[in-house]
Amino acid sequence: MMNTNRTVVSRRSRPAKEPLSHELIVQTAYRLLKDEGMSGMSMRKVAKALDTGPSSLYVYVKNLQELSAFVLDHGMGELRYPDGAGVPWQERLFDVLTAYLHLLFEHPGLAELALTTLPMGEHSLRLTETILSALAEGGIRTTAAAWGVDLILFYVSSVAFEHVSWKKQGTDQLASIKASYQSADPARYPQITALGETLFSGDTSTQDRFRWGLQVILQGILQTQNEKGAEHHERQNGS
Amino acid sequence: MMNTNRTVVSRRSRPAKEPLSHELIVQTAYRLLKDEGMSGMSMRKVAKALDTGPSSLYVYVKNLQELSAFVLDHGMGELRYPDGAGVPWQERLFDVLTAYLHLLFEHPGLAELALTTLPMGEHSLRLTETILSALAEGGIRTTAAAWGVDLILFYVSSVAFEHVSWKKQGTDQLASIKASYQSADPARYPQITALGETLFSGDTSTQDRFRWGLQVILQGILQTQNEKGAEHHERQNGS
DNA sequence: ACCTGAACACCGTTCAAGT
DNA sequence: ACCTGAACACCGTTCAAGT
Repeated sequence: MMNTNRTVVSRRSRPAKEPLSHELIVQTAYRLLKDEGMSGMSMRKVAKALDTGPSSLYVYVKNLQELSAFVLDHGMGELRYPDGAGVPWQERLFDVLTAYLHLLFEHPGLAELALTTLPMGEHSLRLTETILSALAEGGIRTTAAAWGVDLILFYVSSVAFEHVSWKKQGTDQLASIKASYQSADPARYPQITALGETLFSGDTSTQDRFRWGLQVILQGILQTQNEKGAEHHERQNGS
Repeated sequence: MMNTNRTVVSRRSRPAKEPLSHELIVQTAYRLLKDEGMSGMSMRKVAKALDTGPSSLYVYVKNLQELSAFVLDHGMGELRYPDGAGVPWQERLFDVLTAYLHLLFEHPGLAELALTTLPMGEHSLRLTETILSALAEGGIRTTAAAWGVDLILFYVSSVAFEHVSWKKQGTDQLASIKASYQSADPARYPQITALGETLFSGDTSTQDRFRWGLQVILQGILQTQNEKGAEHHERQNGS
């Protein structure tokens, strides 16, 4: 009895339950995402991991979509930026994006999020800024730069997502898609038939393919910006 | 009593319930997807629309993912291919992809599916074949063509998906993302600050932007294929 | 071979009630 | 201001039982 009334001591000891907070919720959700993938990050599971009910989360987070946006940004905070001092802009860009790709590879759930969610927070700002500054050094600015960042980030996400899909999707599903391509009527689908195995390089040489795609996008932007970009600009100014 | 035993007549009348079939299930799912979006296409809702229980569907379809793949292909069957006779390959390609983009715009659910699902069926074969043959006419073949189709299709899907997200996402969410970009510390994020409004052209001029991206990809492939492509090939052959 | 009912193990979100 | 319990309206998938 006496002891029961004297639990004041426990005030300074670690409380049985850490109080909730925006940060704690995002961290917990991210841990679940890393450990169990996209389906591990549900409002209910996050709540359970925090030893509370799902409704408690709604004080700190508007809904699952908003939480996802924060978790994605939190994950991007794990990106370690390679030292770009003295490195040419194209290579610098390639290095950062490769690091980002690897981060998404390591955490498949993050790759899924990246494709479908607009991140919210400082870490996505930093990545965008880094890409923009590399592009600017390459002479890519204004509209071309704005659209370029978008295209580039989407490209990285899509490569990561495709890679993850390949691993996750039941082997049967992939086998039957592959089969349908390989048994395509040569008369109706000559190009597909001619390509044969080449069409299924989704699994092989991800590295080469990733590099190729970035090369394509950068070369394309450099080539295009002084045509369409200028044309667009002229139209805007009416000059 | 007598009448009850003589229901043989109804054999030739339309049965109360159409029998299930793979086709019917896919059609029903597609209708739900068109009418109610991605969340309208659940196993349970498809079953209910067919006046049966969800377990009945599993005779014809392995799971939701497989059904999605078939529904996506079914939707691609609505694509009307523009007449490409006498049209230069780049323009032909642009026309087909624009038609595809519009199809995805009309049916937002389809856009969501397109980004996350590998389609299964003849209609996706046809689109791939069409793109490949245009690329081939432009001199783009083998690895560059295979990777190119992939890149192009992903690009179209991503533009459609982004467009859909913009409309669907709560205005609040978008407003706060926009705000975080606009209130970014100019010292730390000079490029972002400099771009200002330009970064948020996601809503404006989708047409220009789409055209720009395709131009970038095609120009990029044309530029890149005789560098990296050849290099890759040499490495493979060890010569 | 196909269909059904019922169950299992989950979801996101809301809301009245408590502190 | 924060937390809780309970409810609402859903999910995908499986499985024994029927025809």
